Amino acid sequence: MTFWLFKSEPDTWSWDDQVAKGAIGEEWHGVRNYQARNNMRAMRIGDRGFFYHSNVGKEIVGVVEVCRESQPDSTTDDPRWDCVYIRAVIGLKQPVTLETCKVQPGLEKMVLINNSRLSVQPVSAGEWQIICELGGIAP
DNA sequence: GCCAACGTTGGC
DNA sequence: GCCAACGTTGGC
Repeated sequence: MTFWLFKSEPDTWSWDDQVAKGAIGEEWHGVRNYQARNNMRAMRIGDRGFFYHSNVGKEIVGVVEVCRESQPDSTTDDPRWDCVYIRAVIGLKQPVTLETCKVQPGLEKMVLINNSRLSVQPVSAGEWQIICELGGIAP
């Protein structure tokens, strides 16, 4: 299993919106960046990811699961872009802020900190563990 | 609201 | 294939 992190501006699509979609999940459309797209193409059903609120909150708020592998993005005719579907699994008991990640030992190499503009990014198993602990949930 | 960092586009 | 111009992201 590989771990990921999905960024979303809560004003556009929030964790609550994601939770409201339930087990059906939602198409993670709108990504127009090759690196982010390639990350989605590497995802397999059952992979887990963090759900991060950018701009507003700047914190990891929940865990999602990939429930459909990458396929053409319904919001464009451009064949270059495709995306996965994700569904909410569980909310963090305690959101983990960007600020916390920056000072937390073991998270120095997080993509979130070093390449803040990448909207879909990989998370290492070690990082996953640490953030779940900070968030008060089982890994 | 500003601006730095970064990615993409398109002319040459 | 280079690079300047431009647009976007996202932290501050």
